[in-house]
Amino acid sequence: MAEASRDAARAAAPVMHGAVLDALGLEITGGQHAPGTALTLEHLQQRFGVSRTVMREVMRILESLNLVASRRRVGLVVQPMHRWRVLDPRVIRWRLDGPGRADQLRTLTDLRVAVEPLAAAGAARHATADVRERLCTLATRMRQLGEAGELDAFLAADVEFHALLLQACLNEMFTALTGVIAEVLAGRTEHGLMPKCPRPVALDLHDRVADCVAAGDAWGAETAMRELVEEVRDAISTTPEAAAG
Amino acid sequence: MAEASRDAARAAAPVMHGAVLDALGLEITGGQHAPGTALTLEHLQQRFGVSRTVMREVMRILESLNLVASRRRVGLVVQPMHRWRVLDPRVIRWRLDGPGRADQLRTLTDLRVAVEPLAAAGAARHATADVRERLCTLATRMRQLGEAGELDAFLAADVEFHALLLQACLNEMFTALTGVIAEVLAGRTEHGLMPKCPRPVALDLHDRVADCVAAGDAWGAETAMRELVEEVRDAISTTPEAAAG
DNA sequence: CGTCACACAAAGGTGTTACCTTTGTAAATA
DNA sequence: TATTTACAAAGGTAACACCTTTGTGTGACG
Repeated sequence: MAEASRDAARAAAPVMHGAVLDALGLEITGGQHAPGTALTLEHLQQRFGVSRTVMREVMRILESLNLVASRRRVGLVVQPMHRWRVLDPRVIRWRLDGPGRADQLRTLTDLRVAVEPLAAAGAARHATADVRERLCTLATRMRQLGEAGELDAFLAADVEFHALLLQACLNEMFTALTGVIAEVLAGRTEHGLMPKCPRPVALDLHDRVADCVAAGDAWGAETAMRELVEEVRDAISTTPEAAAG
Repeated sequence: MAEASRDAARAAAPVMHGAVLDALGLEITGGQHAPGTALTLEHLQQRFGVSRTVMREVMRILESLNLVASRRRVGLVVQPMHRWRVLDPRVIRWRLDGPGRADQLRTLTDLRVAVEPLAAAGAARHATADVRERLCTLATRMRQLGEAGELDAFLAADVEFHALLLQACLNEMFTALTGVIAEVLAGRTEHGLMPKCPRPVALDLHDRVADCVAAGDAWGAETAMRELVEEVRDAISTTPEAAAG
């Protein structure tokens, strides 16, 4: 039964359950199943053309993300949004890929406003010489690329810049947000929430952050980063598309 | 074989895999298996006296937390710490229960410093009348309990206070940290990282936060909360036990 | 004799199936 | 309305066949 979809799944992912997991995760976070809805393993395993074992493993992961709760005699009950592990990278990716991406980008940007200034301060205190130098390099590179309008390369440099700070601050909780923030940066370019050409203010602020970190000026780095990221937040919240979401 | 441990596991948890998961999670986050070590399903299922299916489901969850990576012909390879999903509540709980709790408390407190001020600001903007009132009530209650030296009740009020702020700010990313922060608060009392009697400064600051939120003064709430949580951080980092960890 | 390449075999995760147990839920009954 | 009963669906076990990976052994070539 369902040979076609089985083969498709196998081809798509070396591990079959990965494909099923993504599909279901997208559906649930996308709101295609109202909270309280009960799915059954039986039904799902037929739908995806996989065995019970595979379906159960997928279910366990979904359960561990609090997207569903497994109840005997009932099935997998879709949980309300407020129970989801919204900080998990997979949940974030699914939500960024589904409807409500604008919303997701806003809440994540608020998280950035909270975290990145302190990460910058931490980096100013703890970063190695290599990192300090690299940050300055990246900042000037971003200016060049930004002014040249090379958005892709700009994005790459931007991601590296912020990732570097999150790793250099020596707090693993902050570092754990690296991937998330990378996706936010990528996501907002993709969805046209960025001006065609980065604002000069943003470029200046990246420079300031890099300089302060290089100089070991924690407070300066924190302040500059706060301005930077608040600028981003304001830019997003005044963009029509975001406002509409 | 291993009848005893099987029955123990069954008795402990209605779902058997929960017990196994906790045990293994504690071991790995506790550093009992060096990164790169390969465990095998075969071995583990014998050790815990569970079937292969159950062991595989546990493994999938561990894998989804990036505590292990499953490789054919090799087994479950324990991942280095920097790959772990350190923001996941379970990982946090395991690490708080294992060695390195002091470390964990410090990194989490830094996270609090980042997040809670903005949560307070958000609450000042968005909280309902009920919440504003409740916060004031809690603040005065904390003063009474703190001065009376009733640490348990104080802790409960403290947890509710901070949880309320994280929920009222209407950013689900912040709200998702509620449980984590509750455990941090509980953890630091348990591990003697708190003075016998809460400092008056802290009590004053809770009051100030509540008042500012009640008044809709976002900036005031943010500042007060920042002072509060920085005070906590400094208190922890100067405590001998924490410094030793 | 030493080294490199290729072939083969074993180990262990991946996926499937069948079957039994346990337990909520809901329907039927008193 | 309260209680029993039946059943559906998850929880758990067992036994397979299969596919990848990897280590090792053998042979060819230098």
